[in-house]
Amino acid sequence: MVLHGPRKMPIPTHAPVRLKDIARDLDVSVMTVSKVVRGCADVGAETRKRVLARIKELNYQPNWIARSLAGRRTYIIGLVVPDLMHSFFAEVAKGISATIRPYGYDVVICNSEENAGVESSEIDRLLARQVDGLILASAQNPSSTEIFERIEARGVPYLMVDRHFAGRNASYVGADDEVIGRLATEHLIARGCRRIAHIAGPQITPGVGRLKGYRQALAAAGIEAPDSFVVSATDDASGYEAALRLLRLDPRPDGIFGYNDPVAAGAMKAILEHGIGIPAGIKVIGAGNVHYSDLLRVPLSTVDQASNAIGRQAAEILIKAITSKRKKAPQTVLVEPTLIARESTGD
Amino acid sequence: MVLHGPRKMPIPTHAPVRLKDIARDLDVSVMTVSKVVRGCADVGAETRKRVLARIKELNYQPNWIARSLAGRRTYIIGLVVPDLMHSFFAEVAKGISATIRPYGYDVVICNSEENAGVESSEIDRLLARQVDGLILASAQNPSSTEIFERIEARGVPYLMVDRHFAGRNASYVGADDEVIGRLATEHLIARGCRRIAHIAGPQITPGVGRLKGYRQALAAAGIEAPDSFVVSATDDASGYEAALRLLRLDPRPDGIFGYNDPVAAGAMKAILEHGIGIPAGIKVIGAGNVHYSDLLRVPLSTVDQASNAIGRQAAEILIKAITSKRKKAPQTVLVEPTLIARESTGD
DNA sequence: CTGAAAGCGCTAACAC
DNA sequence: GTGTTAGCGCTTTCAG
Repeated sequence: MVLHGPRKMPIPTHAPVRLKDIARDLDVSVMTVSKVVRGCADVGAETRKRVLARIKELNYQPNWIARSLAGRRTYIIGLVVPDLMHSFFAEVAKGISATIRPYGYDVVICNSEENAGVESSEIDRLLARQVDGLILASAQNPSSTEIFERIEARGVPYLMVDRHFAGRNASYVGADDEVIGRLATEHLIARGCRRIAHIAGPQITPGVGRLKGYRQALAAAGIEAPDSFVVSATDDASGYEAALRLLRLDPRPDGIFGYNDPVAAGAMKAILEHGIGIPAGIKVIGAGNVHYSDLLRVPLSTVDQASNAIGRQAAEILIKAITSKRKKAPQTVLVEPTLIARESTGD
Repeated sequence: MVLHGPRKMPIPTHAPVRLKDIARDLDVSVMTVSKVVRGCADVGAETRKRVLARIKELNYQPNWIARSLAGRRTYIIGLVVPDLMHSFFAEVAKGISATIRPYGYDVVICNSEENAGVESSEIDRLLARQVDGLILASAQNPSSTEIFERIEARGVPYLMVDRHFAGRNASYVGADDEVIGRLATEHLIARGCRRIAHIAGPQITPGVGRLKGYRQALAAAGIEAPDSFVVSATDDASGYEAALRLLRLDPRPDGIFGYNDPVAAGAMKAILEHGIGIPAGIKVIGAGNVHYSDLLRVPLSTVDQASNAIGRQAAEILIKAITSKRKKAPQTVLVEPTLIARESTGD
């Protein structure tokens, strides 16, 4: 007498197989199948074998949406970056996703376009999707804490990368920007530069820290730099413009430290177009070690900021925060940068 | 008599607000609130106003997991690319996510590391997460159709970008690679090159198409090229090596068309290191117009492949496939490339 | 070791 | 206009 349908079901082609289907086929309860799927120990060896066989046969895939709803964990973490096109963030993203994958997590990446409003709404979406954690390279104004409060109200663990927000009750992973500024500037000094300019970045922690490091290194060496030696830019185009301004100065700088590689590359373009040699006339150094720095007109010296390591560490910390019951105190991890000397600061 | 709890609930700090909470507070049914949230018309103006007010007050955010389970739509589309670090894919990703966002969709990006096995398992994960659609720049072996069959068995709409798979029953959006090959080669010919080499890409459709275009252009111009003039590479490092091989040839090429910009940039590095001038000694052109091409040792001529447009169109087509009931025939969209002449092919 | 009961938070389909 | 009834596919809890 057939109570539960045939034992051998055909391989389905459209509607996904459910636990229920397997349970029915095998005359066991849904619970038992569920336990096998999740690898619980309390299932008889024989039963487990039969279930496993049928699972393979039907190519059963758990429905993560249902699992998430019932289990109140989505195994998704959200990442918000200002610009995926910037290789630094692409690399951080790669480091994060490679690290969390083995834990069963996936990452949803959002672009804020360097806009605080867009960022907030992205975060809200991510929260609505019930992400288990959040990693942010935030474009918020340092003084606005509203969105962070919203995250905290939801009790979702989050962590900042690249940009530090003072006072936020969240961990931070980033490069040691002061060290970057110091390494770069000291290198220029060691190469004989005495009139060292800096193309500073935006008023976010990396920009501020690198500028600070630049000043520290100059002070330590007893070198003075006029205010006009510090200009600012954010990308290759504005780096080009900024360099133009520096070139009009008298005396002209003999060394330029660019906030990041694109800025430095843009500056090099301007310098070369003015018929000034690099490194003969002006030496240039950047930061970030983007992968194409070696292919530029003049291979660009730079300070590597271990983007991938930043991603990996951030992911590691967040996973820990998610899986541990009691919340630990927020921590700050500064990844050590390393100098990479190339032709642009050669002799 | 208090049957339903206090009318004024405190603003909750941890457990997210649910439809149920709002319904209870306002003494209406969950359905009514749900309808208001989704903007259904059949709700009284007065009721709607009260609901809306309470929603704002409590900062209610719909739980998308629950919504997805009940509604059988996740509003998530999956994207699998071989390498996010490659700016082409980053740009495609950006185009896709910008396009689908207004429709309420988010994108989950996965990296296949150019590995078919990794790709398959990523796709399975995405399927398990019940994505509504899939966009693939696939690293599968052209002859293996297994993973595509699995997608089709699930009835999930999918679409290929960048790499075309013959015989697959899916739409395709990509650059017109033959035209890219032709434009680049014709440009070198127009600049006076007669011994034109090609650093070909891998055996996937873009590589194959560009090589074909290269051959077409040469044939059309009545120019012969020995077999040794076609070498292959995949990135800047191997492009450098490939160029080294070309430089040992006699007669030596006077023009080189690189499969993509990184390859061409690597080739330029090799050429310059050999003391040969660009464009005086050898002219070089790439493809892809990566954003730093203009900053290279010699600004690189290239063929732009409209990466962003590829992403946008792909997204557009997929959304249509998802939202339309009856499935339309798969279509092929070839985005027109455009030549960008810079110094590397100058006079 | 196995399973029944009770949801997770929401929406579809239909009554009132 | 509004509310009821039934789930979506899974997990949690706890009884057998």
